[in-house]
Amino acid sequence: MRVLIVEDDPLHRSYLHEAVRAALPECDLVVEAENGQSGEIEARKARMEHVVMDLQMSERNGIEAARTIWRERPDTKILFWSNYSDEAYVRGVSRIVPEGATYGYVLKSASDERLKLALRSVFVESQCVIDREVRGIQQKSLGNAHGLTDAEYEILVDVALGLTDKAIAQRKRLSLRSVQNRLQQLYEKLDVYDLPDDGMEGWYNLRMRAVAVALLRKVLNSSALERAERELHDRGSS
Amino acid sequence: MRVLIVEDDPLHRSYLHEAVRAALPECDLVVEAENGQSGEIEARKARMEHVVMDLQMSERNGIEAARTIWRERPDTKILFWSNYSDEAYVRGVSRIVPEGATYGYVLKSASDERLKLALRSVFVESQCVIDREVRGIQQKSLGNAHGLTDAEYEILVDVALGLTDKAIAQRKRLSLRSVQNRLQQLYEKLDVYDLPDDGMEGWYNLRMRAVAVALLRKVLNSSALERAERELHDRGSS
DNA sequence: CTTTGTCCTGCGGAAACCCGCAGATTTTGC
DNA sequence: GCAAAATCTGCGGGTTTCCGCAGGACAAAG
Repeated sequence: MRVLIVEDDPLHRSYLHEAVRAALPECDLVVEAENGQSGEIEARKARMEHVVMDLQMSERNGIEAARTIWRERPDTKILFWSNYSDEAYVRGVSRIVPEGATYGYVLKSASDERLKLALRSVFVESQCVIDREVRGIQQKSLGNAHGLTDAEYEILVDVALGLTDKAIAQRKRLSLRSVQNRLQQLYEKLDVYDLPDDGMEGWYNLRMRAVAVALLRKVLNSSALERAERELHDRGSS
Repeated sequence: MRVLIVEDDPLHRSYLHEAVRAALPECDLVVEAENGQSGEIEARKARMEHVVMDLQMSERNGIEAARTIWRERPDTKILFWSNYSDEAYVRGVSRIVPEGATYGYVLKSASDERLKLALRSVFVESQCVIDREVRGIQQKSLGNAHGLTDAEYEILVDVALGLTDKAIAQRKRLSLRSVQNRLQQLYEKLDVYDLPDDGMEGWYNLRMRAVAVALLRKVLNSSALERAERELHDRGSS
C-alpha cells in the first residue's frame, strides 16, 4: 500500500507520517506534498490510491486538489484532516465526492487513536468515517431548520462576490424577481431581520448583513469565496 | 526569566516549548495556555513579562488577549507567532501596541534559527523584530498607493458588518454624505470599478464588491469581522 | 380531476444607494 | 499669516434594492 500526504504545515506533516507508519504497517511507501498543486502532481505521477489531505492550504486548497484527483481516479480513497468543521468546508467536500467513493473527515483536534482508526477504516476497510462533529454540521445544513438549500447557498455566493441582482439573474437564467425572491428566503434563514437590541429599524443593509452573518456562522469562508471568484472569471471569459 | 506560551495547536505548542528551552537557557519557567482566554488568566496570575502568542485561536484570539495583557502591564514583551501575514492581522496588531512596547512578529514558516533569534532579541535585548514579509505588508498598508487609511478601514468594517449608510453616520457622528464620500474613496482604492473583462456595466454592487475584494486581498478577515461584531453589540447596549 | 404546495414571473412603489456639484470648515505647508 | 489641500456638509437626481400583491406553470397528494 502507498499513501500520499498533502499538508502544508511541516509539523503536522511529520506527525501524520508517523501516524500512517504506525497505523498501517502494510504501507510500504509514504509520499509527502506540501500543497494542493504538488499534491495533484504526485497523485498522478505515482497513481496513489490513498491520500490524506489537509484543507486550507495556500496555492491550491484541499477541496480543489481532491476534486481533480477524484476526477482522474474516482476510486481514490481520501481522508480529509482539517482544523475546522466550518459548514463551508463540509459543504465543499460533500459537493465533490463522487458516487460511491470512500472518504473520511477527521478533525485535527481528534485523538491519536481516532486518527489511526480512521486511517485503517478508510484505507483498509473502505469505510466512510465522518467525525461526529462534522456529521453534526452536515445534518444541520441539510435539515432545513436553519440550513440553506443549494439554491439559497448559490445565490449567497453570488451576492457575496458582489454581483447585482440583474447580473445574477443573467448568470442563473432567472428573472430579476426570482432572484429577489431567493434573496428574501435567504434573509429569513439567516435571521437578518433581527435588530440589534436597540429598536433601530433600517439599521442593516440586508444584502451585506446576510453575507456578514454567513461569514460569522462559517456558512461561508474566504476559501469558498476565492473558489467562487476564480470560477466567475473563468466562466466570464468562456 | 519566565515565559508564557499561548497557542492552541498541541504540536505547535510543544515545538514552541522546545524552542524556548533551547534559545533561552536562562528561562526557568515555561507556562502553556491553549487559548486567549486562559492566556490572559495565566499572564495575570503569574505576572508573566514574556509571552509568545499565536493569533487565530478560538474562544479569544491573540490580538484580543494581547490587548488586555498590555492594558494591564504595558511593559510585557510579546512575540506574535502566526501562520499568516494577512493585512488584517498586521493592522490589528499595530493598532494595539502601546507606546514604546517591545514586540515581535514571526511567521510559522520561518526557520528554527529565525524563531530562536527572535526569542532572544525580543525577550533579552528588548528589540522589536518584525518578519521581513510582515514588514512588507505593514509598509504597503501605510504607503498610500493602495493602502487604506484608518478612516477608510473603519468604514470598510462598518460596511462589512452590514450597517446602512445612515447607521454608520450615526455611529461615527458624521453626516450621511460624508459617509458616502468615504465609501467612494474606498471604492477607488479597492479597484471596484474594474469590470470583469466583459464590458458589462452595472455588474457589481459596489458596496458588496468592495467587501468581497477586501476579503480576497486579506485586508479583512473573519477574525477581524468577529471582533467588530462583538464591539458593535457592546457599544450598542451601552 | 381537483387541490395543495412550491416555484417562477411581472408590476409598482418606498427606501436605500451612488454620486456630481458647490459651499463651508479644518488641516497642512511654507 | 495665508494659500493650498483635504474634509465635511447639503441638495438633487438617477439607479438599485427590498418587498407586497397577483397571476401562471408544474408536481405531488387526495
